[in-house]
Amino acid sequence: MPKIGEEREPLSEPVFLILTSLAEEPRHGYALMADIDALSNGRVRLSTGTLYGALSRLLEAGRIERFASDDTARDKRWYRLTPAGRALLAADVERLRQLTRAASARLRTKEV
Amino acid sequence: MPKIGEEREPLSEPVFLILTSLAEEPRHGYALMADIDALSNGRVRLSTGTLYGALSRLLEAGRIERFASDDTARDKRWYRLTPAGRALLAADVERLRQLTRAASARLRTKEV
DNA sequence: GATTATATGTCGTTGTACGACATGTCGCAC
DNA sequence: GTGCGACATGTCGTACAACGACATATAATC
Repeated sequence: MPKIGEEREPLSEPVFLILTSLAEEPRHGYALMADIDALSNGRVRLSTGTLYGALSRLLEAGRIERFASDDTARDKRWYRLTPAGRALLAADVERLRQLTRAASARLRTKEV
Repeated sequence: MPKIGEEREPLSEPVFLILTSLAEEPRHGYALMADIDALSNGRVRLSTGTLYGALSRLLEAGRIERFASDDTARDKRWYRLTPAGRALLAADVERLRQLTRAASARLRTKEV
Protein backbone atom coordinates (compact mmCIF):
# COMPACT_ATOMS: atom_id res chain seq x y z
CA MET A 1 0.00 0.00 0.00
CA PRO A 2 1.64 3.20 -1.20
CA LYS A 3 1.57 6.02 1.31
CA ILE A 4 0.32 9.43 0.32
CA GLY A 5 2.77 11.14 -2.01
CA GLU A 6 5.20 8.25 -2.01
CA GLU A 7 4.76 7.52 -5.69
CA ARG A 8 4.52 11.15 -6.76
CA GLU A 9 0.84 10.75 -7.29
CA PRO A 10 -1.16 13.93 -7.52
CA LEU A 11 -2.72 15.04 -4.25
CA SER A 12 -6.48 15.03 -4.07
CA GLU A 13 -8.13 18.36 -3.41
CA PRO A 14 -9.10 17.44 0.18
CA VAL A 15 -5.54 16.37 1.00
CA PHE A 16 -4.08 19.43 -0.70
CA LEU A 17 -6.31 21.73 1.33
CA ILE A 18 -5.61 19.95 4.60
CA LEU A 19 -1.88 20.39 4.08
CA THR A 20 -2.39 23.99 3.02
CA SER A 21 -4.40 24.72 6.13
CA LEU A 22 -1.79 23.14 8.38
CA ALA A 23 1.00 25.00 6.58
CA GLU A 24 -0.24 28.16 8.27
CA GLU A 25 -0.55 26.77 11.75
CA PRO A 26 -1.41 23.58 13.65
CA ARG A 27 -5.09 22.82 13.87
CA HIS A 28 -7.51 20.17 15.03
CA GLY A 29 -10.06 18.42 12.83
CA TYR A 30 -13.02 20.66 13.34
CA ALA A 31 -10.95 23.82 12.88
CA LEU A 32 -9.59 22.35 9.66
CA MET A 33 -13.09 22.00 8.27
CA ALA A 34 -13.87 25.64 9.03
CA ASP A 35 -10.55 26.90 7.69
CA ILE A 36 -10.80 24.93 4.46
CA ASP A 37 -14.31 26.24 3.95
CA ALA A 38 -13.03 29.81 4.26
CA LEU A 39 -9.81 29.15 2.37
CA SER A 40 -11.77 27.89 -0.65
CA ASN A 41 -14.35 30.67 -0.46
CA GLY A 42 -17.00 28.18 0.57
CA ARG A 43 -16.45 25.98 -2.46
CA VAL A 44 -15.07 23.01 -0.54
CA ARG A 45 -16.87 21.70 2.51
CA LEU A 46 -15.24 18.53 3.72
CA SER A 47 -17.45 15.88 5.23
CA THR A 48 -16.12 14.22 8.35
CA GLY A 49 -15.80 10.99 6.38
CA THR A 50 -13.39 12.67 3.99
CA LEU A 51 -11.55 14.61 6.66
CA TYR A 52 -10.80 11.90 9.18
CA GLY A 53 -10.03 9.35 6.51
CA ALA A 54 -7.49 11.69 4.95
CA LEU A 55 -6.01 12.60 8.33
CA SER A 56 -5.31 9.01 9.27
CA ARG A 57 -3.68 8.33 5.92
CA LEU A 58 -1.54 11.45 6.25
CA LEU A 59 -0.54 10.41 9.75
CA GLU A 60 0.44 6.95 8.58
CA ALA A 61 2.45 8.48 5.75
CA GLY A 62 4.31 10.77 8.16
CA ARG A 63 3.10 13.93 6.41
CA ILE A 64 1.43 15.25 9.54
CA GLU A 65 1.76 14.42 13.23
CA ARG A 66 -0.28 14.74 16.38
CA PHE A 67 1.10 16.62 19.36
CA ALA A 68 0.04 17.60 22.86
CA SER A 69 -1.27 21.10 23.34
CA ASP A 70 -2.04 23.31 26.33
CA ASP A 71 -5.56 23.47 24.99
CA THR A 72 -6.78 20.16 26.35
CA ALA A 73 -10.38 21.24 26.30
CA ARG A 74 -12.92 18.94 24.70
CA ASP A 75 -10.60 16.18 23.67
CA LYS A 76 -9.26 18.12 20.71
CA ARG A 77 -6.66 16.36 18.59
CA TRP A 78 -4.01 18.70 17.26
CA TYR A 79 -2.17 18.11 14.03
CA ARG A 80 0.81 19.84 12.48
CA LEU A 81 2.81 19.45 9.29
CA THR A 82 6.03 17.47 9.33
CA PRO A 83 8.90 18.62 7.09
CA ALA A 84 7.94 15.75 4.76
CA GLY A 85 4.40 17.07 4.64
CA ARG A 86 5.59 20.57 3.86
CA ALA A 87 7.83 19.22 1.11
CA LEU A 88 4.95 17.22 -0.32
CA LEU A 89 2.72 20.26 -0.51
CA ALA A 90 5.48 22.33 -2.11
CA ALA A 91 6.04 19.61 -4.71
CA ASP A 92 2.36 19.45 -5.52
CA VAL A 93 2.15 23.22 -5.86
CA GLU A 94 4.91 22.95 -8.43
CA ARG A 95 3.02 20.19 -10.25
CA LEU A 96 -0.12 22.34 -10.36
CA ARG A 97 1.85 25.32 -11.59
CA GLN A 98 3.13 23.30 -14.53
CA LEU A 99 -0.36 22.06 -15.27
CA THR A 100 -1.93 25.52 -15.23
CA ARG A 101 0.90 26.97 -17.28
CA ALA A 102 0.51 24.32 -19.97
CA ALA A 103 -3.28 24.56 -20.05
CA SER A 104 -3.33 28.37 -20.13
CA ALA A 105 -0.90 28.44 -23.02
CA ARG A 106 -3.02 26.04 -25.02
CA LEU A 107 -6.27 27.78 -24.21
CA ARG A 108 -4.74 31.00 -25.51
CA THR A 109 -3.63 29.47 -28.82
CA LYS A 110 -7.19 28.98 -29.98
CA GLU A 111 -9.22 31.55 -28.13
CA VAL A 112 -12.88 31.39 -29.11
CA MET B 1 -24.82 9.84 -12.37
CA PRO B 2 -23.32 13.30 -12.56
CA LYS B 3 -21.53 14.12 -15.79
CA ILE B 4 -17.98 15.38 -15.75
CA GLY B 5 -17.82 18.94 -14.51
CA GLU B 6 -21.54 19.18 -13.95
CA GLU B 7 -21.28 19.58 -10.21
CA ARG B 8 -18.16 21.74 -10.29
CA GLU B 9 -16.10 18.86 -9.08
CA PRO B 10 -12.37 19.14 -9.55
CA LEU B 11 -11.07 17.50 -12.71
CA SER B 12 -8.81 14.50 -12.30
CA GLU B 13 -5.32 14.86 -13.67
CA PRO B 14 -6.00 12.49 -16.61
CA VAL B 15 -9.11 14.42 -17.63
CA PHE B 16 -7.37 17.76 -17.18
CA LEU B 17 -4.54 16.66 -19.45
CA ILE B 18 -6.86 15.22 -22.09
CA LEU B 19 -8.70 18.52 -22.31
CA THR B 20 -5.43 20.43 -22.35
CA SER B 21 -4.11 18.31 -25.17
CA LEU B 22 -7.28 18.77 -27.21
CA ALA B 23 -7.26 22.52 -26.52
CA GLU B 24 -4.31 22.79 -28.89
CA GLU B 25 -5.72 20.67 -31.69
CA PRO B 26 -7.96 17.68 -32.35
CA ARG B 27 -6.34 14.33 -31.73
CA HIS B 28 -7.09 10.64 -31.65
CA GLY B 29 -6.56 8.37 -28.66
CA TYR B 30 -3.09 7.14 -29.34
CA ALA B 31 -1.84 10.63 -30.20
CA LEU B 32 -3.33 11.87 -26.94
CA MET B 33 -1.24 9.39 -24.98
CA ALA B 34 1.94 10.54 -26.69
CA ASP B 35 1.11 14.24 -26.35
CA ILE B 36 0.23 13.95 -22.67
CA ASP B 37 3.45 12.10 -22.05
CA ALA B 38 5.41 14.96 -23.64
CA LEU B 39 3.21 17.67 -22.15
CA SER B 40 3.89 16.40 -18.65
CA ASN B 41 7.59 15.84 -19.27
CA GLY B 42 7.12 12.10 -19.05
CA ARG B 43 5.52 12.28 -15.62
CA VAL B 44 2.08 11.11 -16.72
CA ARG B 45 1.70 8.06 -18.91
CA LEU B 46 -1.94 7.21 -19.33
CA SER B 47 -2.89 3.57 -19.62
CA THR B 48 -5.50 2.74 -22.22
CA GLY B 49 -7.90 1.83 -19.45
CA THR B 50 -7.68 5.36 -18.08
CA LEU B 51 -7.71 7.04 -21.47
CA TYR B 52 -10.67 5.36 -23.11
CA GLY B 53 -12.70 5.38 -19.93
CA ALA B 54 -12.18 9.14 -19.59
CA LEU B 55 -12.90 9.74 -23.27
CA SER B 56 -16.26 8.01 -23.16
CA ARG B 57 -17.25 9.95 -20.05
CA LEU B 58 -16.18 13.22 -21.66
CA LEU B 59 -18.15 12.34 -24.78
CA GLU B 60 -21.23 11.57 -22.76
CA ALA B 61 -20.86 14.84 -20.90
CA GLY B 62 -20.57 16.79 -24.15
CA ARG B 63 -17.12 18.13 -23.29
CA ILE B 64 -15.56 16.60 -26.38
CA GLU B 65 -16.97 15.24 -29.64
CA ARG B 66 -15.96 12.87 -32.38
CA PHE B 67 -15.78 14.04 -35.96
CA ALA B 68 -14.89 12.69 -39.39
CA SER B 69 -11.46 13.45 -40.69
CA ASP B 70 -9.72 13.12 -44.05
CA ASP B 71 -7.21 10.93 -42.29
CA THR B 72 -9.23 7.74 -42.38
CA ALA B 73 -6.17 5.54 -42.10
CA ARG B 74 -6.19 2.78 -39.54
CA ASP B 75 -9.57 3.37 -38.06
CA LYS B 76 -8.46 6.40 -36.08
CA ARG B 77 -11.10 8.10 -33.97
CA TRP B 78 -10.72 11.85 -33.83
CA TYR B 79 -11.81 13.97 -30.89
CA ARG B 80 -12.06 17.72 -30.43
CA LEU B 81 -13.10 20.05 -27.63
CA THR B 82 -16.60 21.45 -27.56
CA PRO B 83 -17.12 25.00 -26.25
CA ALA B 84 -18.40 23.41 -23.05
CA GLY B 85 -15.19 21.40 -22.78
CA ARG B 86 -13.08 24.49 -23.31
CA ALA B 87 -15.08 26.34 -20.67
CA LEU B 88 -14.67 23.45 -18.25
CA LEU B 89 -10.91 23.45 -18.67
CA ALA B 90 -10.73 27.21 -18.24
CA ALA B 91 -12.78 26.96 -15.05
CA ASP B 92 -10.55 24.27 -13.65
CA VAL B 93 -7.43 26.27 -14.48
CA GLU B 94 -8.93 29.07 -12.43
CA ARG B 95 -9.63 26.67 -9.56
CA LEU B 96 -6.03 25.44 -9.63
CA ARG B 97 -4.73 28.98 -9.72
CA GLN B 98 -6.62 29.79 -6.53
CA LEU B 99 -5.34 26.64 -4.91
CA THR B 100 -1.70 27.30 -5.76
CA ARG B 101 -1.98 30.94 -4.74
CA ALA B 102 -3.36 30.00 -1.33
CA ALA B 103 -0.85 27.23 -0.74
CA SER B 104 2.15 29.31 -1.84
CA ALA B 105 1.17 32.11 0.47
CA ARG B 106 0.91 29.78 3.42
CA LEU B 107 4.12 27.96 2.63
CA ARG B 108 5.90 31.32 2.61
CA THR B 109 4.55 32.37 6.01
CA LYS B 110 6.56 29.71 7.78
CA GLU B 111 9.50 29.03 5.53
CA VAL B 112 11.82 26.42 7.04
C1' DG C 1 -33.36 22.13 30.46
C1' DA C 2 -33.35 22.40 25.65
C1' DT C 3 -31.04 23.56 21.67
C1' DT C 4 -26.99 24.75 19.04
C1' DA C 5 -22.12 24.68 18.12
C1' DT C 6 -18.07 22.12 18.93
C1' DA C 7 -15.66 17.78 18.27
C1' DT C 8 -14.49 13.07 16.55
C1' DG C 9 -15.40 9.05 14.39
C1' DT C 10 -17.44 4.66 11.39
C1' DC C 11 -19.83 2.49 7.53
C1' DG C 12 -21.69 1.58 2.95
C1' DT C 13 -21.97 3.15 -1.70
C1' DT C 14 -20.15 4.88 -5.81
C1' DG C 15 -17.01 6.15 -9.18
C1' DT C 16 -12.31 6.66 -11.09
C1' DA C 17 -7.74 5.15 -12.02
C1' DC C 18 -4.98 1.67 -13.49
C1' DG C 19 -2.74 -2.61 -14.87
C1' DA C 20 -3.66 -6.74 -17.40
C1' DC C 21 -5.60 -8.68 -21.08
C1' DA C 22 -7.39 -8.81 -25.88
C1' DT C 23 -7.44 -7.77 -30.87
C1' DG C 24 -5.98 -6.15 -35.14
C1' DT C 25 -3.17 -3.23 -38.80
C1' DC C 26 0.89 -1.06 -41.00
C1' DG C 27 5.63 -0.62 -42.35
C1' DC C 28 10.08 -2.35 -42.66
C1' DA C 29 14.07 -5.18 -42.28
C1' DC C 30 15.94 -9.61 -43.21
C1' DG D 1 6.98 -13.88 -46.94
C1' DT D 2 7.55 -13.41 -42.27
C1' DG D 3 8.70 -11.63 -38.01
C1' DC D 4 8.67 -7.61 -35.22
C1' DG D 5 7.80 -3.25 -33.29
C1' DA D 6 4.98 0.79 -33.53
C1' DC D 7 0.35 2.15 -34.21
C1' DA D 8 -4.49 1.92 -32.69
C1' DT D 9 -8.64 0.82 -29.86
C1' DG D 10 -10.91 -1.35 -26.48
C1' DT D 11 -12.70 -4.42 -22.01
C1' DC D 12 -12.41 -6.25 -17.36
C1' DG D 13 -11.35 -6.71 -12.49
C1' DT D 14 -9.31 -4.67 -8.51
C1' DA D 15 -8.18 -1.22 -5.31
C1' DC D 16 -8.94 2.86 -3.17
C1' DA D 17 -10.60 7.62 -2.12
C1' DA D 18 -14.55 10.69 -1.58
C1' DC D 19 -18.70 11.40 0.39
C1' DG D 20 -23.16 11.29 2.70
C1' DA D 21 -25.46 9.18 6.48
C1' DC D 22 -25.27 7.78 10.84
C1' DA D 23 -23.51 7.75 15.65
C1' DT D 24 -21.88 9.87 19.98
C1' DA D 25 -20.52 13.15 23.33
C1' DT D 26 -19.37 17.74 25.52
C1' DA D 27 -19.55 22.96 26.05
C1' DA D 28 -22.00 27.05 25.57
C1' DT D 29 -26.15 29.76 25.15
C1' DC D 30 -30.84 31.05 25.78
